[in-house]
Amino acid sequence: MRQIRQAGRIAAVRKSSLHHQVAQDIGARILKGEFAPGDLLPNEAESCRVYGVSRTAVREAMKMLTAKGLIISRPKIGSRVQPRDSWNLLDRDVLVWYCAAAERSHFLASMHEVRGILEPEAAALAAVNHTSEQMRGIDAALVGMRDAADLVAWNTYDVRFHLAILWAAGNELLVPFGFLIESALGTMFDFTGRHNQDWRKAYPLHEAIVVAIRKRRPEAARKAVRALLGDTGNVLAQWARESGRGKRPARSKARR
Amino acid sequence: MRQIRQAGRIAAVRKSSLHHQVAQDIGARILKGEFAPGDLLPNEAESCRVYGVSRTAVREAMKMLTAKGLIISRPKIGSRVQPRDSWNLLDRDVLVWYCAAAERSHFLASMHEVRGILEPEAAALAAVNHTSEQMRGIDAALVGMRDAADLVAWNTYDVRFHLAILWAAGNELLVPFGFLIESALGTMFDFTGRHNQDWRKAYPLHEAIVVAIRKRRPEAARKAVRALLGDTGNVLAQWARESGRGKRPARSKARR
DNA sequence: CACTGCAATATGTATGACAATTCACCAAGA
DNA sequence: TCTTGGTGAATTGTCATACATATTGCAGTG
Repeated sequence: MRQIRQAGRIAAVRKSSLHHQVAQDIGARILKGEFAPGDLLPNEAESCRVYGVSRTAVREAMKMLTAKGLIISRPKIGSRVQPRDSWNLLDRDVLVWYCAAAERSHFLASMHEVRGILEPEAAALAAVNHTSEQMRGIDAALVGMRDAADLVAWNTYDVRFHLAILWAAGNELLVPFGFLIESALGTMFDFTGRHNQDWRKAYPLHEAIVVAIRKRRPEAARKAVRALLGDTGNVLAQWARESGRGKRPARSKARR
Repeated sequence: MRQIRQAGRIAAVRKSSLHHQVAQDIGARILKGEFAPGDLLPNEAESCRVYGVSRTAVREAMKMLTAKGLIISRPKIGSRVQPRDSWNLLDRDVLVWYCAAAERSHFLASMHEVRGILEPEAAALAAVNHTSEQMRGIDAALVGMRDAADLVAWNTYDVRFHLAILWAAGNELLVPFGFLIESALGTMFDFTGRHNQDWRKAYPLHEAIVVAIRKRRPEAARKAVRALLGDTGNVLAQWARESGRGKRPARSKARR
């Protein structure tokens, strides 16, 4: 695939189309603070030069960023970075850029806070509203976790598990939070790295959630999710402490 | 401003650029179900013809829709509508289209459910985390509500009030929900229409929230918001009943 | 000093051409 | 007949260029 010619800018983004690559790069740089809110981006001609692409590609990239609330373009002015409040932090791409840019522990803390708000209630709703098909989805994910051979497989089904619960809650507006969960668990995964001896400990906690949902007991489901998230929170706090002291959380000892 | 030439398609969208208008129209039609998930949109040449614009404009519109997760384009295939799960329902535009397309009462019910999950916790967080500047913002909004002369002004500050609390919660990931609130209250406003004799009744409920936050009492703040949302919920239920019986909620009598 | 108009500049739009991708059909061989 | 391989066509992806439009700021004029 023909990558962007000019040397420096885009590093290893080898996926998809040019405008997508340009959008990725500029978006990431905005989230990284390289372009601050209120700043003017280089004009389109300049960007064409820098990225070595046509104006069409640059403009389509701009339109994507505009749709995500990151910038606003006006004739004669240029493209200006919007204030942070109008960024769609829940957009899949924006979230990824944010998570790559922000400090890891801070990002995970915010994420965990939101999960602590949403997921217990989502589980409670799921306990009330779930259909049999949705219940099957949850079960399948749980089975996947039970049979997971390694951490990678476990994480895959873990994500699927939480998504299935959101889905079963029966409120479409909750579904977009799947992005959050996906990103959170993905980052967690990067974070934990290779201390893979104890990732199974969380299984009973997940199982308890499923039982509560199946029996249609919202309050029990809420509590079960809180228990799970409390456990995760402990892990995060542990990491935060360790990475605060030492360089990196080289080998964190135990999950709790 | 030169509007789109061809007669039918775009009705009264007289704002901004061509690609924006095209995106608006196609986006709205997708949300309306006119193009179902999995369907192929008309190809770009066709759209150029239909909307009477150049391919540039159409393509930039497509890129905006792609960024919102509504469609995906591939060579030789065309642009296909993505499954509902990957729609960014929390995107400002998508939410507006959704709200215009879905049945009003259903939409408001979902919205209210999500608010019921988020806002009490946001208020509790705000009670703990708020800075003095953020507190001033909340106060200002409350004052605006108190002094509002008409329903329009009241609603403006009402939105600002809830946004200020989200902001004060100190979690960036909560801010995008401002879009939700904005849209919710906007639709509510359309919904209530003109029975404007009693919109002041909710003022004390708002005031209670502010007091709790200022005193840094998270539990009290949580309860206060629940009280307010409970009130709103009653209004919604009332409307649902009335519009269920009669044609439209022509003149709903009282807020509670 | 204030107002009007013009020029400069950036994005917005149009057009036409070619590249890249992949589906669908058709033909050749087992 | 079924499979396999190639070839063509349809559609988006990208490029280049030109012109339109909007906004700013300056300059000229009353």
